[in-house]
Amino acid sequence: MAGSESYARIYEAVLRIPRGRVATYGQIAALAGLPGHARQVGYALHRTPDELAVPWQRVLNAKGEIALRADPIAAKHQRELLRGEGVRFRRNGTVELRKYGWNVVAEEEPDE
DNA sequence: AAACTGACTAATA
DNA sequence: CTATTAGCCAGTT
Repeated sequence: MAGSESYARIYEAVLRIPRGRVATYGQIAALAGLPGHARQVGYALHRTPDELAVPWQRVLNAKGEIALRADPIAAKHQRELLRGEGVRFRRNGTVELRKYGWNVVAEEEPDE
């Protein structure tokens, strides 16, 4: 498989997400240096190698819900993982991005 | 090589 | 809140 640099950037961005926090695809895309390529982020995560141990579960869509469509099992697993990290889900299966959304500016070091 | 598909987002109504 | 439209790009067929 081709070693796309974009993929590596996406993985790094996801790895930057602090525990107990969630990020949207658009955020990851922008953080990875690919603004507007949210779709590609999802594709990259789908192809994420297990060796990298990327916390893809912390990546949600803009609505704050599990993005997975054709994989309800994995989605359930993801929900459990997030719950274990302290993320509370609403009854409709969405997360309050207003509260759990990863504020990059606040968490990141002032340097760089 | 053209068309189709997909872990998406944002704007508008 | 939902529905619709348009944009985006890599992987499959």
